[in-house]
Amino acid sequence: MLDRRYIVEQAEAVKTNCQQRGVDADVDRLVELELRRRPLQQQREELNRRANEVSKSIGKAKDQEEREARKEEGRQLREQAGAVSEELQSLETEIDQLQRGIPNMSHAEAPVGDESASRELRLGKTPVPKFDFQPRDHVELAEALDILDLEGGAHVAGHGFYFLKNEGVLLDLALQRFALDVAMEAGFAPTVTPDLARNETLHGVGYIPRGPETQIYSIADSDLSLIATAEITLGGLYAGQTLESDQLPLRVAGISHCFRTEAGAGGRAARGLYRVHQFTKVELFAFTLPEASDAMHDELLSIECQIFDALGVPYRVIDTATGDLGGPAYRKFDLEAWMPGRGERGEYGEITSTSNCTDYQARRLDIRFRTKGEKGTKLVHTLNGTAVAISRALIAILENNQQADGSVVVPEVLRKWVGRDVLSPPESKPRS
RNA sequence: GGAUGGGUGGCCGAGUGGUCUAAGGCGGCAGUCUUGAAAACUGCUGAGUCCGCAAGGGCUCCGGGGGUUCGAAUCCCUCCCCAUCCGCCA
Repeated sequence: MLDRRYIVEQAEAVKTNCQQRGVDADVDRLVELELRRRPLQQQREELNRRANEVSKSIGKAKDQEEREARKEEGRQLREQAGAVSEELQSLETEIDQLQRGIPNMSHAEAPVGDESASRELRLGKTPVPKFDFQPRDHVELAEALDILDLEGGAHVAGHGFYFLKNEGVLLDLALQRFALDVAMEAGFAPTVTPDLARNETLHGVGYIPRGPETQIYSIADSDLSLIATAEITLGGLYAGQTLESDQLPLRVAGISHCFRTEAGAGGRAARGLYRVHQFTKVELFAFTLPEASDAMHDELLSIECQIFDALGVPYRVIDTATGDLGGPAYRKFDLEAWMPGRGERGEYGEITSTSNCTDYQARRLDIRFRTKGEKGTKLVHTLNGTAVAISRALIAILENNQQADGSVVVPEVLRKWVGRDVLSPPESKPRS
């Protein structure tokens, strides 16, 4: 969330920002409540101060009579302080709710407007393939290759679940391993994170575990939820901590399963692996000094580009428009891969996303840093980015690397783990 | 899952109702001594937040939340976490 003082002092800028992001937030109301809250807080502190004084004097009281009189005085002061506290508490609750609804400020260069204003920054190294045949979509390809079983997934868990089979599994593991190698090379510490987290942690990172719009599966009779991304566990891991400035930047790569209800995705629910309830993802996460987050954001983006250039996937880089930014993001770059089987004649589809959340997440998670020789602490900046989300990467690889006979060329960097250069439909496989 | 013992500042650790303004140690910073360093000695050394131009002062914080009391690190309830033992188990 944003700093409360900042909201009060820069109310106009905050309002403009909300407008540009298409967020309906009552900034005026928040400012009004906050300005009402402050004097009350001072009032309570003054009452506490006097009560503390009285309490201390009781220990030193001369006689029983004086003791009793001071006790009564203390009782009354505490009672008054209690009453002020209650008023304060109800204001606090409302302010907090309003504050949570206000998105992060936006980067000066982020394009302003709705989704259509998003700007294409550049293209990846791999050109969009030209086929002299009618390209198939990934569902058709994968089922013919016998590497994906959507029906099986639906059979045991419902629509949106799937089995990966045979080389599909090898591709999955190869993608994880390849992305992890690139991340480690760039200094990211590899982790496998829990796939569940406390609801408190979800809130800290900015996810809402329950409610009609939620993307989150929650576990009945517990305060746990299935995570939608390792961003949740990686951010939560450092919640409440104060890091040393010379530890920063801190780079962590987390492998996890990701679970999404896709509630409200309704009609947009795409075919095959595009919008699924569970997938595996290697996520990059970084904690930086405030002045270093823009550079780290570029670094995350360049790692994503490096990965998909190496995989031979054609993509474009999108500088996401303000209206399409998630609440915590200050700026967001997406990689959209060319998917020849998507839509009528192929379409771009999002495969990675990297956000600079500045201090917005850190404030709620209370992740700070201290600099040697300086007093006090400051909030770190947090950033996240997709190294590889397996299901969508599979779509891009299968559809771009397909050949006329329905076979698929395995990206060179994955071959050592997949164990073959080309995947062919079983019918045309030579019998062994 | 059951039993027991724990959770205190950057770290270790004392503290079982009132100078806790949290002992002591380690670490860190500054100084003295020294050609320099080390050692020794001396002093300083938490965070958040509010008021204030500042100097300074207040409030809150001893795992989280709630309670008892004029007063809680200390007593009570509850949750979380850690350790050990038992049970179960890949």
